[in-house]
Amino acid sequence: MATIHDVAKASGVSVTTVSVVLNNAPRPVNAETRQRVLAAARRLNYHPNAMARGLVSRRTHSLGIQFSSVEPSVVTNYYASGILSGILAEGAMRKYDIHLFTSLWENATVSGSRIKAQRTDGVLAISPVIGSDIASGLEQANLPVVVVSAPSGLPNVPYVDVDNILGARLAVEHLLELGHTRIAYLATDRTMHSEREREAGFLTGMQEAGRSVAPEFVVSTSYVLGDITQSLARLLALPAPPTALFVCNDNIALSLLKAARDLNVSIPGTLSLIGFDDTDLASLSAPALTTIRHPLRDIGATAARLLIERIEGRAVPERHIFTPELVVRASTAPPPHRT
Amino acid sequence: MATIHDVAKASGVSVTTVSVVLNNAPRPVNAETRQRVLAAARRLNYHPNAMARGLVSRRTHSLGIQFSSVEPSVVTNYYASGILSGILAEGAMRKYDIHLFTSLWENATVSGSRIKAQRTDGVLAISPVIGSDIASGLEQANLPVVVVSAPSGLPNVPYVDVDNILGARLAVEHLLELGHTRIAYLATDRTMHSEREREAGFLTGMQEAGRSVAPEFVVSTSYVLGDITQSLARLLALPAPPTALFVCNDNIALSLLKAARDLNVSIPGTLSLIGFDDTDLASLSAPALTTIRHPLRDIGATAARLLIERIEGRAVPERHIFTPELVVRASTAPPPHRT
DNA sequence: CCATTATCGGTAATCGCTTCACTGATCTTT
DNA sequence: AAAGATCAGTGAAGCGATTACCGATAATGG
Repeated sequence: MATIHDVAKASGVSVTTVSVVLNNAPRPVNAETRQRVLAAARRLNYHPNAMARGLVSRRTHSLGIQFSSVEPSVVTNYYASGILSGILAEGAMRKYDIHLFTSLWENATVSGSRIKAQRTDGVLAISPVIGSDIASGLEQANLPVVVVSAPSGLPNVPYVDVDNILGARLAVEHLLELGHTRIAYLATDRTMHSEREREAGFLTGMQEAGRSVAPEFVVSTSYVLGDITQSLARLLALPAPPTALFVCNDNIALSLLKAARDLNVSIPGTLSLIGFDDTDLASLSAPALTTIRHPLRDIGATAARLLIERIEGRAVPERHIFTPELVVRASTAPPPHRT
Repeated sequence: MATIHDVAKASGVSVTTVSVVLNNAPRPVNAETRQRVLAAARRLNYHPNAMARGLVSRRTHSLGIQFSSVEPSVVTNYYASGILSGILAEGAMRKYDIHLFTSLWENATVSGSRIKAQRTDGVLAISPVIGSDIASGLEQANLPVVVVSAPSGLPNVPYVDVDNILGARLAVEHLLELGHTRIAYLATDRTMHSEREREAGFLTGMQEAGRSVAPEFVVSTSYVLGDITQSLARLLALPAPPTALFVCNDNIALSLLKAARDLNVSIPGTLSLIGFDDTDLASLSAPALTTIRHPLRDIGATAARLLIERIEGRAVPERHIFTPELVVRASTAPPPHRT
């Protein structure tokens, strides 16, 4: 592998000049010299060593991604996929690479080391669980940080998210407008900030409309189809079963569609169903899923952009909250007539 | 940020000793000295600088990922998700981070530089398009490379894939066994190696069973629902329409399910449908999709493992080909009776 | 009792690059 | 014509680690 010294020797100048030419440093260089250096670099197939460069310039041109402490499989679900896709697109545009820390975040002392090794210019904390010290842990390392899908809790750490509360209210409003009164909510992993907000949005939405929610109408389930089927069966076995169901995310809503088929429950005939996220597959299911749009790619791209702005020393807003949108498809309808 | 010198000073030893202690180097160190060093490192919140370490040791403990030159969105579809998930899991286990090169591969001269910057210990080339010089381009940089989802074309570059030809034949056999004779194939992007193999597998499978395939029974479509619907409509408008359809991947098959509903075509009543990949959603669709299992996570994990083995100087097999499996669900059935 | 060896530790070179401080020319300006 | 300015380029000091090489002491054996 050729080094900068080889290029200097080959073009008859000092390493300083080579460095200046290759980095387009703001400093006069004779046009002919420049060409000689460039030619030599090409001829020797020279590529500056990223480690050496990073060591002295303290810049790596790469963005770290730290996932939260949830199972690794969740890392590559549709959620993480969407976020990552946006980050990659933005990174490509601004010439930053993406560095994924494979170990999950535990706490600042244990997990800090890899990040503090200065391997990246900044870190994106993806959907930290509630109570995580990731934002403060990274901030104390004096590294620019942007949090995705949760408030950072720190004034100088920006975060990007969708307005989950508003989204949940849009869902509730839609169901109320259709004439539903007995509306249930299906939750899952409550360690996620977004899910808590959605549940809260559902509850306050109902409350503001003057509707009370029976405690047995708020149930929690896992991602396993069997559990989902059971939750549905239990809800429908209630003396006064719900006529509509708001599910915390599309993944579970899609599974619930399957569960409903298995239980011979007609959707939206006997039960209206609304999800959250607007996954690619929401439009392909049978019936197509009514849901709330969650702009994952935009969120990822914005987070990356804010992080890069911070890295490059520009001021950035404290947060960027996207507005969700109701997407009406075929899984919601007016409630069935009383029998 | 504390450096190794600070730790040395704080514990009253030389930097050598600090380095030896921290790296558990094979060299005797007094137990008490060791403790002093460790304590000082902890107290100063010291973390070795990855750049400095990488510069001298020529090891970064990270795996590069180079995507092929397809649209970035494809980078984070279910395919890339699955592969990435496996890579991450393996990386986590073996303490390697993952570095995503955001720029897509163009050719060895243009795209080589980022990789040759020695930022990673090796590179995984994900699904290079046919004719890509990525394997040779990386190999010439003298970096360990493993190719995913395509043959590397180079004897010393291992690759990992599923047996697409066998998979396609399993699909054909299944349909033939059900009694179908008029079987069509729906292809898409033919620049991908896997899709070419699947098409070839379909064709030879049919041929070996003594069935001829009419040219209009092999059609190509895009990922856009409209195009898929049109392709389906055209196939069914044929004088002797197919009774079964083998689709090159589940994504398109799932869209096709939707298209069939829109066109009022019963699946599997009038048309049997079989996909390829066994996406998470294949089991949730209505009807549940019969398909061929493509072990993406295993492929990703194996590719990462092979790369790490190579990096660490161990011998690895030239390739690792996974065997696909037929997963029978509800989208295939015997052909309808003649009318 | 001296040579040998095991143990414990230090000095300094090195990795490949950026950048500060500086030197000569050549060109303006008063 | 002397004094700045500007232009083009060099030398050397790091950046923060690893590691080859060497030194000193204590234990061991013939």
